Amino acid sequence: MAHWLLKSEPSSWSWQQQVEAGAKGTFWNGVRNHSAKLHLMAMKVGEEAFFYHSNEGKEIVGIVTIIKPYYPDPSDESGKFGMVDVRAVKPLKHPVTLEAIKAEPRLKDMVLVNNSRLSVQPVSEAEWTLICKLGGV
DNA sequence: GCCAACGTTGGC
DNA sequence: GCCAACGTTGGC
Repeated sequence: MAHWLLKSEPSSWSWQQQVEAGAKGTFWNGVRNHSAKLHLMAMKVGEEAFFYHSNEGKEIVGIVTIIKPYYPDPSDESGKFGMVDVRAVKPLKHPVTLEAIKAEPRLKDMVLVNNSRLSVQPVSEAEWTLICKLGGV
């Protein structure tokens, strides 16, 4: 099963808000980048993703799961982009910071490190397992 | 607040 | 179809 990383600025959408959305979950919209779109399209219901806070915190704070596969984003006038629905699964006991990821040689190939601007990223099995471990999950 | 990196736009 | 100019993102 594939794993992912979703980035959000806490000022626009935070982990706290994701948790408050509860079991119903929320849509993950606003993606306007083709690479990110391709990743969104590849997501399947039940797959899990890290929730990363950019700018403020710069750390992985929780895990979400996909509850609805890719569908068109009504807020996108061009009709080119879509979104998925996600729901909070659990927080990381210890948020894993960008600093910690950079300091870990086994995570040096993470997309987060090499292409930090991409808002939806794939995470390898090894990376997923290691970050869960670092996060105390 | 700055600026590098990246993606997109638009003139040719 | 190329590429310069511009806008946005996000780490610092």
